Amino acid sequence: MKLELLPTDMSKLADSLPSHLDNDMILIVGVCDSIFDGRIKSTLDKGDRTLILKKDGSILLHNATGTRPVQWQKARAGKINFTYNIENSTLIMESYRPKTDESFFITFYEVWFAAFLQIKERLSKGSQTFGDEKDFVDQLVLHPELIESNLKIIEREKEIAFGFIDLYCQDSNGTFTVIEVKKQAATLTDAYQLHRYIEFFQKKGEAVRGILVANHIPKKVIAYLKTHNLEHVSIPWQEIFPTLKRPTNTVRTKQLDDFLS
Amino acid sequence: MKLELLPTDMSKLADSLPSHLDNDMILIVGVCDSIFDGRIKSTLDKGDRTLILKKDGSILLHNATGTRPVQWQKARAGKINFTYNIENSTLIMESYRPKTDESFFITFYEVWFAAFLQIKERLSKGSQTFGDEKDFVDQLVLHPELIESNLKIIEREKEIAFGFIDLYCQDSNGTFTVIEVKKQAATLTDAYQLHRYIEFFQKKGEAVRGILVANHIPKKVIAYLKTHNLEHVSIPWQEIFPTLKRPTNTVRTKQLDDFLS
DNA sequence: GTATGCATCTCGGGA
DNA sequence: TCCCGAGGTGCATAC
Repeated sequence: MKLELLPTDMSKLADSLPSHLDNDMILIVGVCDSIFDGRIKSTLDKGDRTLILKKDGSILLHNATGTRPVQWQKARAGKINFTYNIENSTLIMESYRPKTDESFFITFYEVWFAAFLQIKERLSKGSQTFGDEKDFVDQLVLHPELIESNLKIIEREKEIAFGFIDLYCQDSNGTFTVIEVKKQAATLTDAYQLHRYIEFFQKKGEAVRGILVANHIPKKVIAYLKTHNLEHVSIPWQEIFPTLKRPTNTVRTKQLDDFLS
Repeated sequence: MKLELLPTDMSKLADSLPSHLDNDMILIVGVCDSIFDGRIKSTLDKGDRTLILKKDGSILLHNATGTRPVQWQKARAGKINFTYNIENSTLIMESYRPKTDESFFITFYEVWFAAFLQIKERLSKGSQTFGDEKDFVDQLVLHPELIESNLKIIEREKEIAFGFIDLYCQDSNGTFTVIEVKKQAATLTDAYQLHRYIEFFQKKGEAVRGILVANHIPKKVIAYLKTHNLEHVSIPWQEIFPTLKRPTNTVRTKQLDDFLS
């Protein structure tokens, strides 16, 4: 990695931008206002913010709070028209994407810090995750008794006319059973989805059971399921993927293997 | 705004952390790996990244690309246990949230830049948006002929047993019509939702039409609607909220009033 | 606090 | 490229 501090003097900063714009990452901290005009029109009054221009064309403007940028422009295939100008001692930047007709104007009135970061791509590759919905369903396939006893799983991701059934099963009586799995809390939408699947079989004259499996199922969802003769089973993912005991001090003793073993 | 550069020497940086942690925003750029253990388990190999610790407790770890942080921890009500340690010339930080039992370990092997930002909250307030779904429906209420001629809107956000109907109308024949509006492209889920509303009236023995209004409606969604005797109208939001003509140079001439007038 | 639904959702996978 | 669905969705808002 290489880091180069850029001048906070507006004109000098503008002069140094061209050599850095298409390369890596630019960080600017200062006072700005901004306008985004595209999928939505959004304006921000003058305020203290952090601007990140990434090498893929992502532009993030962050407030002092919040996980999401307060305004942003995504990296997209195609041309990026990035222009800038100094006017009345302000740095005016515009990023325009012809393909989506989205423009992002940012005007800096003060710059407190600016830096250019040359980042080695090779070092940003390895990552692993464990515990998403696919892993959740994996566990249910291994242990269908978590849903109910003597459940036999026939097919996973069974395609029907509209959509895919998470788990297509047969219960202890031999009745075919459609199971929709959500790792998160269930919503009415999830119940609708299950209903649609059941309907598909009903139209063919086949009687099937429908079970919604989720971490948590709110009352209204349960009410909907009941009025449509659908069932539900709550299986908290926390029981299937418990968090590891943390070490008593801050020393990080847990490594990748601990998580994936 | 006040900006203070912090030492990149690991031990000195660690020494200066306590006085800054609970105040404002900390920026650290360097080489790190990390582990998140909570709703999902996620690991990142050593790489060049940018870490932002915000004053509300949000922690963002950004890669060189992408709009979203590669790993993060949201601001949440309740206690944040933030601890750190120097070990073998690495800076190890842990943020643990007892309420959600989520831990975020970050280990910095090199620090290229670190800064502490004292941000004035008062300056980050004013913002306005225009052109979201609510504004979209507003326009449809003003101009129902965009959907079809002689459509009379009876009620907006009409509550039924499960959910709210965007627009409850009566067509030129006096037939009651349920309209579900999406500013974005429609999905099968939206069609399910409309179908549910229609079903509600059918069960009461009332014949109603159902129309899905959206920016764009993919073929599969249209197919679903057709097989269930539902209708659709495509109304691109771009026609209702056109982007402004941009100035020919980079000078920002457009101000708030231009957007909201 | 929980529940509900929109979002400039973002992101990845598949056809 | 478009389509589709999951997400550690984030976030505001209503209850």
